[in-house]
Amino acid sequence: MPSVCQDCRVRHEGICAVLSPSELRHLARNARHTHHDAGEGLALESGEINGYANVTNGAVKLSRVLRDGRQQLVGLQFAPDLMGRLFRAESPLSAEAASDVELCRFPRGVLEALVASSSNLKQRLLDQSLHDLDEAREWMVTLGRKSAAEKVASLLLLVAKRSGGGSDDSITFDMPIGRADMADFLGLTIETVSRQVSKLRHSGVIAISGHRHVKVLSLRALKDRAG
Amino acid sequence: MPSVCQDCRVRHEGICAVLSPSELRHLARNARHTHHDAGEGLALESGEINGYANVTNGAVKLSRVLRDGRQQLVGLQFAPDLMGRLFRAESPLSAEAASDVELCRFPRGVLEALVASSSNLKQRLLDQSLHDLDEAREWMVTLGRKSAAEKVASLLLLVAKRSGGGSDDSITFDMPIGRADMADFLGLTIETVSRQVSKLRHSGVIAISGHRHVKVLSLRALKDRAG
DNA sequence: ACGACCATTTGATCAGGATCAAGGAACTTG
DNA sequence: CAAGTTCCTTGATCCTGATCAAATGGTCGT
Repeated sequence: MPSVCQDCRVRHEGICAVLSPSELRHLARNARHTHHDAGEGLALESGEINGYANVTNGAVKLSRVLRDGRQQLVGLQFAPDLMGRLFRAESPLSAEAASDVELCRFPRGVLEALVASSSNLKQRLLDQSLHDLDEAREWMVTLGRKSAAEKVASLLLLVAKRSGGGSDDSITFDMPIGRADMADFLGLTIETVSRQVSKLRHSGVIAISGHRHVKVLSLRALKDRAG
Repeated sequence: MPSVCQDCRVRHEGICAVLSPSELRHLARNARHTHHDAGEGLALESGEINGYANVTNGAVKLSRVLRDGRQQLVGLQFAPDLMGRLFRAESPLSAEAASDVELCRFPRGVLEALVASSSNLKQRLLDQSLHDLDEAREWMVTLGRKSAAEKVASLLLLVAKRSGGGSDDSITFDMPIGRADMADFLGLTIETVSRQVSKLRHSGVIAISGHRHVKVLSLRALKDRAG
């Protein structure tokens, strides 16, 4: 196994899981691990870098900004997701580290060559993009038809699912994004998000410490409020 | 070439375009052309039918409904799109004929076997799902961050692009969906959609006859208003 | 052509969330 | 440890789009 992959957290997940030893070696030879502080722009799509990357740690936010500055987050990527729009050099999306992030980057051509030769990899990417499509459509319902209260509950639920840890009706996790990004994800303002979070706190559905650390006290109640 | 495909409008587009003659024959042997009136439910996802279909004519709307009846359209499919969620028997989406629709249906297993054996087909499906994902994310911006006026202009533009016909700064097309579906697509009410359409008409950006037939008088003005 | 029905348009009022404006709590920096 | 900065919370008011209500127009069947 390539030495860079030796202690990689996502070695057996994501796209690396479906590569043969020789394919993995080839990819590893061209890969480079990088660290990025929270808030840093990740110029994968446009500009010089022009490649792909596995998220190996942390969370990345994908967003689209309108000419006048209005912003909408269109996705959150966690390990072991692959970042970058396949087969397209330019994408209107911008990516930014939501928390501190570790990436495993590789050049465009290397991955695309692997995709062309590996049916497993192609299948894996098809699965991910179908899954992302399901999530995006689910989110369209949230954006288009839910009230502010339901939107906030839906987002907490979304992150809770990803973060995993917790018992049956109670989960604890850290929000990878602040109130401003939550607002941009939900199509709301900061103030409205804050008010709705407070409402959930006051009604005992969640408990919060340090703005980011969330404990869901009743998962059932939260689901009810998510619409 | 299989006789059913002989005069098929989408023979050289969509997934059929990438199949070898023998693969196409195999698919055609198991395919069945069906007609559906506007408004008819297309139970591809749930229930008995349980298969896939190529849209060969007309437009299909994909929607998601919340328990309390609120509805959000999450996509419009035109020829030669493939309908049906790959590799998943159940999907929370429902499909309905927006206009009169012609489908070319085939059983789940037949297509999935072809996908497993044809790298070209897998590539084609990957391309479509990446494209659908781009569209869904684009729409998230519209739903989350645009005003009612911008939403309606965006939808007209979306359909105009698909429908193609027209000169440089002026396009004519038929809306495949009525005001109610437009509202469900945009996360608005019928009344708001109607008011915004009227506003566009009164300011000379579009002309309308028979509610459905739209002539864009100034594409530039429409784009400006789409945000 | 006539009337019934349906979709759309238009009008009046209401409310949810945006905007404007202060405060408060937690993390930097000296 | 204090001061500054940043992020979050809370309050007051406003406005966009929802809701309620009615009118108009187009289509279809007879």
